[in-house]
Amino acid sequence: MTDLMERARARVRAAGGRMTGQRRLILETLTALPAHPTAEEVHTRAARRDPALNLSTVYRTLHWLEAEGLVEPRRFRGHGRHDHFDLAGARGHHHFLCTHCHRLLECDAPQVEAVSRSYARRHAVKVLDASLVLYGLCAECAIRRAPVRRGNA
Amino acid sequence: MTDLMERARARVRAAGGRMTGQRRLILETLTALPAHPTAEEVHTRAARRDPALNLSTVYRTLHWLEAEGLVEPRRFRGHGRHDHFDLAGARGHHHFLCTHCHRLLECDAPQVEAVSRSYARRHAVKVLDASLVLYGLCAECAIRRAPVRRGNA
DNA sequence: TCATTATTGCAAGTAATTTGCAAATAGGGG
DNA sequence: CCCCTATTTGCAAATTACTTGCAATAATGA
Repeated sequence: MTDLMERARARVRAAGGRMTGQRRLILETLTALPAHPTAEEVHTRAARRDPALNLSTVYRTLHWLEAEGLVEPRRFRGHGRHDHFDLAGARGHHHFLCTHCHRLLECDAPQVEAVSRSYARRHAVKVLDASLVLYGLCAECAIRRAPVRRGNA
Repeated sequence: MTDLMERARARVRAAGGRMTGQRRLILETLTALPAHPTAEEVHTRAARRDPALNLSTVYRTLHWLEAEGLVEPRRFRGHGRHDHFDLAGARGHHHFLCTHCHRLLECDAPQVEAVSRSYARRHAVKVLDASLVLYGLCAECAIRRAPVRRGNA
C-alpha cells in the first residue's frame, strides 16, 4: 500500500526474512502517525490494534528499518533523551523546532543542497547527507508570546 | 581567564552561587579539550588533576552550564547514546561528521544564516538558532576509501 | 500439511544519566 | 581571621531508555 510498506516488503524478501503481522502493524503505524514518533509512541499507538505487541519488537523493527535505510533515529533539543524515528526520505529533509511549544515541523530548505556542495568543494570532503534544524518560535507562539523586546527604558 | 570561565563566573555571582574548585576545573577542562566532549571525557581528563572529582559533579556542572546557556548538549549519529557538550558560542556553529571514521569537525557554513532568514520570512516564524550537520567522508577517508563508483561494466 | 528457522514476548540486563542525603566548603558577616 | 549557613559535593542507589537471552510462536517453502 504505502511506499514504506512496499519498500520494507522488498527488503524482507531480499533478505529471506518474514513479513510478520507485527512488522506490518508497525509499518502502518509509522505512516499513520505524525512524523518523528518515539518508539514509545509507535508502540502505544500500535498496541491499540494489537495489545500483545511488545515494546522490544517495536525497537527491533525500528532498528531493522534503520539498517535498511528506511528510517532514521534522531534526537531533538527539549525532547528529553528519547530517540525519534524519522522516515528516511530523500535528502533535504529538515526541521523547525519551536523552543516555546516544542512543536517539531518538517521544513523545506532547498538551499541546503547548495551549502553542502559549497562546503564539500572548499574542504575536499564528500558530503552524503545533510540535516538542518532551525530553532525559534512557530507562527502561533510568535504571536501569543511577544518576541524579544527591542529597546526598553 | 578564558571567555567561558569569565562568563560562568558572572553567572555564579548573579545567582548567588559558589565558584568551587570543581567548577573551575571542569570549566578549564572544557576549554582545554577538543570540541564536543562527552561527560565521561570531561570527567576522565579533569580527574587527572583531581582524582576525587565525581562524575555526577561533572554532569551537574554541565547541566548548570546548559541552563546558563553556556554549553549545549547534542547527540550525533554513530556516537552511541552519549551526549556531547558543545560550547554554546555564537550562532552559526555547525558540524561535519565523517560516516567512515566518525570524526566530528566544526564546520563553517555562513550561508545558513541566509537560509534561516529565508525560511522565517516564508513561514512567518521567528528563527533564533540553527544547526547544520553534514554527513559524508572527510578528506582522509575520501582518499583511503574509494568513493562511490561511477558507471561500471 | 510439515519442517525449518526467523521473529516474538517476556524478563532480566545494560549503559548513561539522575537523585537523595549526609558531609564538605565557599564566601559573606562579624 | 573565624564562624555560620546555604550551596555544592561524593557516594550509592535509582531511574530511564534501550537491549538481549531464550524458549515459544509463526511465516514461508517443500
